[in-house]
Amino acid sequence: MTVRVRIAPSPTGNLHIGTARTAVFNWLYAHRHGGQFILRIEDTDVERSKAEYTQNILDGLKWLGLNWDEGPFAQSDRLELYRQGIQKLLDNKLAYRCYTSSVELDELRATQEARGAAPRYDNRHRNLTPEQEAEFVAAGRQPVIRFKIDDQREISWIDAVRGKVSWQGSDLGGDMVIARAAQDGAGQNSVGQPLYNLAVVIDDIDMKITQVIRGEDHIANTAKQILLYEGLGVTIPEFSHTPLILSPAGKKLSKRDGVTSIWDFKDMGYVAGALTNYMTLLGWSAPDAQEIFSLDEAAAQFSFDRVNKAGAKFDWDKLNWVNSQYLHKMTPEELLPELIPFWEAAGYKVDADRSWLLRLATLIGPSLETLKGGFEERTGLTTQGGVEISRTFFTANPTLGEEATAQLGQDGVKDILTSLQTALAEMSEIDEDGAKGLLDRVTKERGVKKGVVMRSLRAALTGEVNGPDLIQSLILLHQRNLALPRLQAALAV
RNA sequence: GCCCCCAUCGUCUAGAGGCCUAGGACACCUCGUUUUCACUGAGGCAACAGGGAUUCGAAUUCCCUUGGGGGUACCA
Repeated sequence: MTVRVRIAPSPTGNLHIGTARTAVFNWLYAHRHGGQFILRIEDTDVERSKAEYTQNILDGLKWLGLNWDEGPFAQSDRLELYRQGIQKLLDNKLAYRCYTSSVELDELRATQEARGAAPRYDNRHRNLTPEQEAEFVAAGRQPVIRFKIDDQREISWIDAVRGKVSWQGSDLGGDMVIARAAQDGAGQNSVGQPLYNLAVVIDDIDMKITQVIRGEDHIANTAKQILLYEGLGVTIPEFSHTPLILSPAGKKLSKRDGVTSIWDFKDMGYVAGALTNYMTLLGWSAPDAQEIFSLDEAAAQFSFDRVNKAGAKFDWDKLNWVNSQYLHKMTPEELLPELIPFWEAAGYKVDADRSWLLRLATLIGPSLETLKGGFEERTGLTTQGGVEISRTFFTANPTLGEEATAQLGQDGVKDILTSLQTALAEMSEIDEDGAKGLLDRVTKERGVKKGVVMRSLRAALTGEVNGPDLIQSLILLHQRNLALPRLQAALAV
């Protein structure tokens, strides 16, 4: 039987890191087994679902390289299918109409809570007589459809990551609602919007899903869904409940944690490959302990028996390291197009010719942790990034840092800079040998240590005492006619 | 509250009874390299939650305790 898996996000927000990670595991499993990866949009909650989020999720999955084989299917296009399923359950007396009002339900829960008992529906309308039903209808009540759950029933399944998981029917909260109340004025036999558990099961059956791979937060739903599979008389798929990604504080990652949308990560300068790589590492490990791998490489070795059971805390340090590995591995030609949007977003005028830009990418590439860098308020971390490191190459006049000012103020430094300026003024172009020669000449001429010359030059050119290779920096700056003005400006201090 | 799940260095993890004086990675520290920072190389620090039981032998099996997470909707 061919493997068929699915990712089923609900479009109630931008693509979330948790959803993306579930998508990664599904993708890996599908590709490991030469199966199909299906995308289904679960938009049965019309209140919260928005088309823009659907688009956002599609774009995000594409950006991450998590291409799907079928879909996207929208549950809102499949309502008739769910209606048929509900009808079948009704016909087989496995489901019934429940007229309990929300006020009555609230009261019920309040009493249960007061008793210290678990809130649950008491199945009060499970066996209504036709007369009782007629009374509720006459009173204008719109029923929900509830699926019968046998309290005595023990539900268990073999989970691909957890082994045997069992659930008692009585812990499922009573007969479950599978369809909302129909709109007022709808016919007596109409049913309202289907609810999550019903729609999922109907779809997974219809789409011939062979393994359901989803987050651990769905375990309780699985018990309910197994009952629905049985009620519908079909084969139950295999389930794999993956550990959750926890916030650094150890809680389920929520919107409150600031950075949860995949786009937040993109904006901060993380690349897609690093993100999927890191998400894979959060819960799975390769047999050979390899940590940097492409999706394809991971897929070749992926299996659920190497997926951890415990939740994994999200760690920015490790993500930064993984991202840096990807950035360092990229050629300047690959890196440049990634860098340009960030430079432009930072307001840099990216009008230099391509060879100059490539040279800059070559220079800063090995230092990069992210494409952006600097202090991120959302994470509280500072990273070495492309915007930060290359700032001095794009801004007209660097502001002198404290240490740079101190360096420039030292005895003899002005003389050194004057010599450098004079010599450089006669060189319209400068290459590596030329730059080295220049520094050697000035060092000899001034009778100082080379380090002093270099530190002074760096301070004058960049306003900093630290930074990427000085020779290369000088060459790049001089090509853009920025070196001489900066020496001039430094002399004027 | 109730139900379910989980538990190895600060973090992600390897480990499926003897190969474990517990391995790797990130972070951190030291040294080398570098004018500097970063990269990179070498080294270091650092954990089997606690208690019972089984066994010749337990990080690995079982039980209890503790701790953590998830769930408990006419959300998904």
